[in-house]
Amino acid sequence: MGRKKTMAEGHPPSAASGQALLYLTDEQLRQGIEAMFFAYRGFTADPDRILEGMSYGRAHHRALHFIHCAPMTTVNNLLAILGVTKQSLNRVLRTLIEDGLVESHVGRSDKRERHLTLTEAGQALERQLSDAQRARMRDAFRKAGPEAVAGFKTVLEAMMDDDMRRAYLALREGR
Amino acid sequence: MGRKKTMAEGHPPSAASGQALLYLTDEQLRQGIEAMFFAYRGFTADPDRILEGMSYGRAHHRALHFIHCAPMTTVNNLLAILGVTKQSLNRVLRTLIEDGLVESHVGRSDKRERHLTLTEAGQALERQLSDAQRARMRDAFRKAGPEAVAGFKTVLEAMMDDDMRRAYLALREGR
DNA sequence: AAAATACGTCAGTCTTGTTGACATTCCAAG
DNA sequence: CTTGGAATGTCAACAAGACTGACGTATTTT
Repeated sequence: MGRKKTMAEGHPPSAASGQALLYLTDEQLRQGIEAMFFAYRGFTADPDRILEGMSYGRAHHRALHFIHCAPMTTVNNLLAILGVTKQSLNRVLRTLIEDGLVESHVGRSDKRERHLTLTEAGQALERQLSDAQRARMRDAFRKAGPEAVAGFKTVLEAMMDDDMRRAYLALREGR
Repeated sequence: MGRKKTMAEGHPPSAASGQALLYLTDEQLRQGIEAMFFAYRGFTADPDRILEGMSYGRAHHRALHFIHCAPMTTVNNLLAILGVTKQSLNRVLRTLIEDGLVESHVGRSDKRERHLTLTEAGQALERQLSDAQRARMRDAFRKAGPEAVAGFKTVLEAMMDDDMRRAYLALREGR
């Protein structure tokens, strides 16, 4: 029922005269939703394969990734980026520290803070995971071409919650 | 170390003379990875909020979504699309059936198969979840514009595993 | 001195995924 | 007709990864 144009939207405010916003039909939006679902599976598939068998999982990958990108970041900082509870992060971090992949340094100005870095071994695993994930991303980007990549990033950025967009843009500035 | 152009790639086979494939640098690829991570969080946030408090979760949402898109689909079919074990799907499906959101119909030609449909109540919940998710997707699409949306879909499709791409394209044909 | 912050930890729960084993029902081939 | 295999369902056990709540400790801020 009513598969046509439920749209619930205002009219195209600008000069969208002719065929007008075909990409905003419910059908197009559903395609986008399914594309996200299937693509995210591919996105995580390679690192997941590498990690299975080790006693690590996706949560460890995420921690390694962001510690790599922002060395000497604090636990609180990581908490905000990952969007999990400190208990959940702590479990992951504890094993990574025990296994010698991550080091925790007491803050010099504020001694309550712990600053996190990757050890050599941590960098090695991060690189292995990152290589696999970047390889897939690179193939996808190459197949799609530069304009598609620009559009891809534009849409994803628009899809984020405000907090996450801030975190995302902050990371880009920090490099 | 080597943050510049590890590239490991062949040369641009075509006429990429001047600045050549800037969008394939490791830095650009990392941005893409982080964009996927943060965007996926936004993508699932609204349905998750709706479902919290009910005794349902993301797995129930996914089942409802695909049963809605392909009514009378079989359990095996759904299994392949969702990529989980039958035990895992069965737990979800059982509660949905018990609660009267999904109906299971014995196949007419092959009576081993169960064909799944949404009840009125199931359609209502699916619509509620779908509306929220489409609203976010619509906003993102509208902000980004049609060309960006096309690029978005192109990249996501290229990022899928082959199996998932087939499933994705098959769903589009079925409507 | 008191309050707030940053961190860690213990304990318990929930969702969602996994294996393995087993029963049932049914189709189709021998 | 019998039997093998496919599709389904179910029981049990388990693990990862998220959650809440409570508590403790060191440190900084007010």
